[in-house]
Amino acid sequence: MATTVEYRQMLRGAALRVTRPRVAVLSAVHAHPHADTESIISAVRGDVPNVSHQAVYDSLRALTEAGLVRRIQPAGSVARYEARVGDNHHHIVCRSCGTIADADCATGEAPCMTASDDAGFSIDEAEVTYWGLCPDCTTAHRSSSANLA
Amino acid sequence: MATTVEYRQMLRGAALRVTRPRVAVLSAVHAHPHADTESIISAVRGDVPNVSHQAVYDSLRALTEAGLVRRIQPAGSVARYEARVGDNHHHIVCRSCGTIADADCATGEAPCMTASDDAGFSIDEAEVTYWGLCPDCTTAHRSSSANLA
DNA sequence: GCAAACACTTGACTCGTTCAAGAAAACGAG
DNA sequence: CTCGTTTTCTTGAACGAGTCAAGTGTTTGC
Repeated sequence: MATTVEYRQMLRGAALRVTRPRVAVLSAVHAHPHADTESIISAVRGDVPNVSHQAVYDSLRALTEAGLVRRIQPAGSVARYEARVGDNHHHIVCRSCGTIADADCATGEAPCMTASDDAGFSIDEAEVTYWGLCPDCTTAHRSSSANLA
Repeated sequence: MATTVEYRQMLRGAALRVTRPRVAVLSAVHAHPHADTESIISAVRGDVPNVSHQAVYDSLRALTEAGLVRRIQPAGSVARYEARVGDNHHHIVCRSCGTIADADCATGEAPCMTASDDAGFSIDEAEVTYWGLCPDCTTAHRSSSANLA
């Protein structure tokens, strides 16, 4: 967890103006990985009570474009943000409760990064999403199945 | 491209009632891979002029749950549907125009299907999305860059 | 054919996100 | 430090994909 000063430096380093909302948004994304916009707005309002939701949307866009945060959006989910950028990591999404966890790619350094047939596209990223059940939902599902036995 | 009779059989086989909207939706998804709901509604109305959008939404859901079609939704896109199901194929999405192409996984049979650290999840699917520029947009981008030289 | 179950129509509505216009804040130049 | 320009924030409205709900119509097993 970085300090306010460090967040300000990150913004400057990305050629972004330093504003209270932006610092608070950057901080919130670091503190709450995979949070959706609504949660981030709540968190930001802890620091800056009356920020408009629009300011948060704008900040998130600016931070995403600058590469300071990453936007993820599994199918059927609203947009979520995380501060872990610049590495090759992927996500595991729970089909039941929507919880997201990080996962490094099994085969290491950009393995499934190349499609066998790229259809003429110039590919710059391979995004992997694992779908399944989180530990809690696995347990819950098991006990409800057990009732049938 | 299958016949109407075959689509009806597919529905029966999936324990779904055979209705005109469903046959038309199934046919439309086969005819227009990666089409969004709006396009499918238009296509379906070629066969059944006054279908409600709700009937198409309902049909798509039923077909998806029955495994006759697959729903895909790259980040920032609306839902899209395809009839190619039951194989391990992935998608290449153009960042510029949104076009989607199919791609088989490079390493063959479910290779990057296992995360190195599954965080305790029971994973049942690994979805890969390749991002880049389609041939057309690559060309367009190149010529606009050329103007700067 | 009949009845029960299921699907479709119609129309309203939700909710995440974006648009637009004006007020406020950040920051480089002087 | 102050100014002026540029960018960002506030406010409030709007959009669009998708869902909900009540009632009518169709399909299908018997």
